[in-house]
Amino acid sequence: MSSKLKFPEGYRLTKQRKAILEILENAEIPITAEDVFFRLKENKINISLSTIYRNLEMLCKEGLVIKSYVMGKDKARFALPDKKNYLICESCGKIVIIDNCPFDKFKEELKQVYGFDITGHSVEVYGICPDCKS
Amino acid sequence: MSSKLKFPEGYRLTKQRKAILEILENAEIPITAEDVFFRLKENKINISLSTIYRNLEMLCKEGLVIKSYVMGKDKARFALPDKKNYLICESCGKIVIIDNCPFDKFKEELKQVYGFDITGHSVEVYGICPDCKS
DNA sequence: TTTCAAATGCAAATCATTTGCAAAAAATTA
DNA sequence: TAATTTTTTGCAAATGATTTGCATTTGAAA
Ligand SMILES: [Mn+2]
Ligand SMILES: [Mn+2]
Ligand SMILES: [Zn+2]
Ligand SMILES: [Zn+2]
Repeated sequence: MSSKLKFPEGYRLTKQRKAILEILENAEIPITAEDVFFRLKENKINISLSTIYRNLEMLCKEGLVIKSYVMGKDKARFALPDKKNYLICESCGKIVIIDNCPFDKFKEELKQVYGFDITGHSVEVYGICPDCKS
Repeated sequence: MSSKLKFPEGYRLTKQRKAILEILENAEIPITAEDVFFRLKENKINISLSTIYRNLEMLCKEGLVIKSYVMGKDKARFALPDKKNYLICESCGKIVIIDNCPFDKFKEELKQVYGFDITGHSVEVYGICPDCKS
């Protein structure tokens, strides 16, 4: 697990934080705080849910983690920034990450039209996955 | 308030539902259930919060309304589908709707690459608004 | 090591959202 | 229109994800 992440200044690198980040690095898609909790437990690492929530919040504030809500679900999800754009199947709920999100190409256009300096974006695309079509 | 909306079959067109839809039609950006509640109250229309939640859920299920979460806020937001793509200022929180979302152009590309039949999408773009830059 | 602010775990609190149920209102029928 | 049927509403209570208080532990600086 070679963590390519630069841990934010001013925070202590605790074993809990290392473990939470490792779970997020290994996750394929955005996951809930509870998902993190149980995946840690599978690895014999017991961290309290409140510690997980506190650290996920911190990591979001520092920009290492993105928080989002998946359509139809009521719990917040967390993921590394490269997993913030995804397709979701309206039939089975499957999530597929969009790599090289085409939306990046529109940063400049958006800046021109709306005057914002764009720093990021997240996209949720709804549809029907190949499995559910057949 | 000429409601261009076709009210879904199988539901009764109550005065509460008309009023809630009118608030959403007049809203500039996605708003919370509580926002709906207080805007109705300003118009001397008292509808219980639970009725608002129940109807917003129904309208979402029927596709007339889109539910989303704005970055950094903890309450669900609701809007008509033409307001589901927006820019948000990371500094002041201002939200600006994106008209003619450029993402539409990528439906076909996404279908080719991921095999999904695309039915919709929502985009949240983060940035700094013109006011906050100066 | 010693020191001490920061972080954790646990239990309790919060609060956005959901739900049960009796009363009210919409659609249907006569 | 009036009666009938079914849906919807309002209110209060419950739920459950997330947050918080506080005593204890721990990371890292000196
Ligand atoms: Mn909250
Ligand atoms: Mn819930
Ligand atoms: Zn599917
Ligand atoms: Zn701003």
